[in-house]
Amino acid sequence: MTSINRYNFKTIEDKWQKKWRELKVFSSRIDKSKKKFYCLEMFPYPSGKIHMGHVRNYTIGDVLSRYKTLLGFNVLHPMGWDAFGMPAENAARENNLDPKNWTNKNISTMKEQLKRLGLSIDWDREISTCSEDYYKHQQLFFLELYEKGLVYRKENYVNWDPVDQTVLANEQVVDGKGWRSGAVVERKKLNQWFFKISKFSDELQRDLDKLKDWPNKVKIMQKNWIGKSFGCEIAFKTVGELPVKEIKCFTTRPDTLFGFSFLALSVDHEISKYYSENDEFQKFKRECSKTGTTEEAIAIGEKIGFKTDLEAINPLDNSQKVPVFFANFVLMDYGFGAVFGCPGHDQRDFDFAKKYKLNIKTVVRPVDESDDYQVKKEAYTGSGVMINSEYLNNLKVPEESILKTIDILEEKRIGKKQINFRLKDWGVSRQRYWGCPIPMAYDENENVIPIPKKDLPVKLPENINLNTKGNPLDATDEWKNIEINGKKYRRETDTLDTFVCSSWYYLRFCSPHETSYGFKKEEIDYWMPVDQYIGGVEHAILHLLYSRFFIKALGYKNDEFRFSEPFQGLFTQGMVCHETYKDENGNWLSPDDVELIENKFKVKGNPESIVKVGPSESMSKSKKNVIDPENIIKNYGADAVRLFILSDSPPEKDVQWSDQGMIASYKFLQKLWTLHNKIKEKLENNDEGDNEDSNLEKFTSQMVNKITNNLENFNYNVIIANIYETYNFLNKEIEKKISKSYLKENYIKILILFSPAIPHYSSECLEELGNTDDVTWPSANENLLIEKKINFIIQINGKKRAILNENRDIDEQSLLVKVKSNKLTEKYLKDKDIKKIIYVKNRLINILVNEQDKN
RNA sequence: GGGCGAAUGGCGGAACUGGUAGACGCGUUGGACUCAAAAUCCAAUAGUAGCAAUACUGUGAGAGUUCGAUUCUCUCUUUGCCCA
Repeated sequence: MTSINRYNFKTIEDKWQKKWRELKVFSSRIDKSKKKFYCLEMFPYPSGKIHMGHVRNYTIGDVLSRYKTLLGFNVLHPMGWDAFGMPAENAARENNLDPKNWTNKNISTMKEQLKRLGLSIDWDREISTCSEDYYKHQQLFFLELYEKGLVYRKENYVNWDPVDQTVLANEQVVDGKGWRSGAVVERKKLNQWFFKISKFSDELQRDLDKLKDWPNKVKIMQKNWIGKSFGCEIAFKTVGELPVKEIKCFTTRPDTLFGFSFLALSVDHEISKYYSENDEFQKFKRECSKTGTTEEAIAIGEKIGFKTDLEAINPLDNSQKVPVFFANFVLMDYGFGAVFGCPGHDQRDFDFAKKYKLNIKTVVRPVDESDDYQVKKEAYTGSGVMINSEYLNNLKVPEESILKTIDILEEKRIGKKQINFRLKDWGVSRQRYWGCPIPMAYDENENVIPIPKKDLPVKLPENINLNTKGNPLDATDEWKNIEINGKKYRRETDTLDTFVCSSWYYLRFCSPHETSYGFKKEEIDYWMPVDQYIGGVEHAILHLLYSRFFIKALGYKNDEFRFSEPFQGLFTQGMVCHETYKDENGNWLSPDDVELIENKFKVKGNPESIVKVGPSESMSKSKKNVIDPENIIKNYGADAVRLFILSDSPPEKDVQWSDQGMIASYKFLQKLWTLHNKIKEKLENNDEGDNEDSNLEKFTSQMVNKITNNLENFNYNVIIANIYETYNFLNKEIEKKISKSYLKENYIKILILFSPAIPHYSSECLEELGNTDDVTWPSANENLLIEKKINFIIQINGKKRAILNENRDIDEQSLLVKVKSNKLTEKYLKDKDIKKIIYVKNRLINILVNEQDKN
């Protein structure tokens, strides 16, 4: 017995990673003779260690990058760090550390971990958003957008997180709670900086059509988020004791105007000034501030109102006067902060009308109801026909009714057509230390002055006390108080939302070392746009929308900038999931804490214990259902991890972590290595001779086609199946007599096909065969893909009865003769009339016969 | 409540443009090796009936289009995600 040559992943992976690093194999530079390919995965937040989600994300990107490189593309595949953000500040506060040190330490740990995955990353382009070299450019962009009128400051209600003491964007409020702290969000009025994303609403929506290689799902989400709605602005005449003659509303349902029963105003509507002395109103206003500002909070929360002294007149029926309320479900930044209520056909209005005992009039009936239909328990919001609306009666809702009503209102000069967007401007101020300082200042009269460009960057002060209430920057007088041209100013102490940092990082990767500006025109003109962007679907709206906005904002009033979209292609990968475990007291248990005894989970070392197994959920620290990639890589090697993480599910779907699956991948590489050694031995000892009916070349050609196809379509799980198939085939095939050169030529092709998925292994095997340079993606021998014999499916009355292996291009008649004489099929045709024959060339024949009664 | 998607063996999943359903992996079962176990190797594995050849059933449920439907259309059920 010869000693078994084990595959030693440790030495082999170390060897190749070192080699790639030293030879700078993945460094990229402009080469206009080659087509470029910019592959980008969403960069990570340096939270401490990488998690399985990162492993999956970056493996997918790596497979693609390596494949594109083999195809001859000039590939840009960079990596960086989304390094600003609250966890650093929180961790630093709790442990009395410096956020910068904390972050940089995490970065170096995670960088090492990523390197151990063997990713084809050009580390020379590494960037970190918390470094001055990065954020100074961001500050300049801020000033540029300010100059272009795309940045402004306004006092606004914000979602205030009382625990984190910061403002949250609407999308950071989940179920009325802060997404990080979980605290119930309050409404608070604050002066904030805004990016005028709404200026591009229409463009952001329209350009979605250009994004052919984006998942439809994401485009639809963005479209809904932007929320273009078509409606009408209506001016209501008012009567009452206040000096107010008219109130403007925006509505998407002007057709329901005859069902008008009240007018609702935001508490911030200008009319509120008449109630500033009214205690009851002030109390009501405080009550309203308890409801969050999200649409969801408003929809779920109880609808409350405060009746004014005004009445509004229905413009279509002057005899109708209805009360005017302040109501908590009307927001100042939607429409004009005023809506008309039609309780019959809007659930919110219905709830409100019920509560305040207001008239509910039905003006739309479902198609299959009669004209005396009446809304009862809930509002009717579906389609139908107009009723009880005088000259609008019988119009089809909504396709005719809305447009027709708008025409009438325009004719009567009561209203006018209007387009409204749901998308609101992006509030970028955060009351936080660990972020990019906003390069602005104020004089003693609160007048705004931009920090002169020559004074950039505005550096974050170091060594400051984080244990202050609110923003630590606000407490640092030395930093805050400055002089510009001899005059005294106070700095803006808010920092930018970290989403700003990630809205342009893909540009920075093109010229990461450029000092004078955020990017170099020549570089972005070559590399941009990103050809394939890969990341989690959780960023489908915010990050992607903000990035799209940023590109449009940079291009605004700038003819030099020729990009309208940052990401040509988008791929959203699924999450990595694991079962959850709890002990009998309901405490989460980590997979390391449990063991399987006789098919039942027990707490490790305690066979008497009970473990409740919960559903498989995305890995999260809070549920403790995490598997640490570092240990896995240490135990099984990077290629095995890559193999597993790709194998079990399509990359766009969630994948179930499975220890058994992981081990199987590891074992498979051992088997593959054994096979490799068998082949090597054959290549060393075999004579050059004839091939004994070997199908190797044909098989290889088929595999080239299959794997290429699957790579192009992101069917990475199927590629792994193809690799297994190839193993199974080769393992049998090499028992045959095969000539040296024939075997070697095909085997090398196969190893190259493997290399995007398992690069260390493939490189090692290729090197052992003396093939290292000039590796390019193999092509199929098309001639061999044409089968001479084909398995014809023989159907009788549509039912498969046999498979006949016959010559390609056999004609219908000859095939029919064969079928008639075949012992499997003759019995079905005997004594029967053939009614019809369907013959699909080189595929099947379906013979339709008369069914006969069985006696 | 609205939008989008999904449903295939015990499990994860394959199936080109409507043409052999279940590739590949896990698990399970049997066998080989071993004093024994692990590891490894070989074989079987959708269900039902049969020693077998084979037959029938089968891609969430029901209908429809078609010579033929996992694939297309409609209705329903369950479920996921996003928005409300």
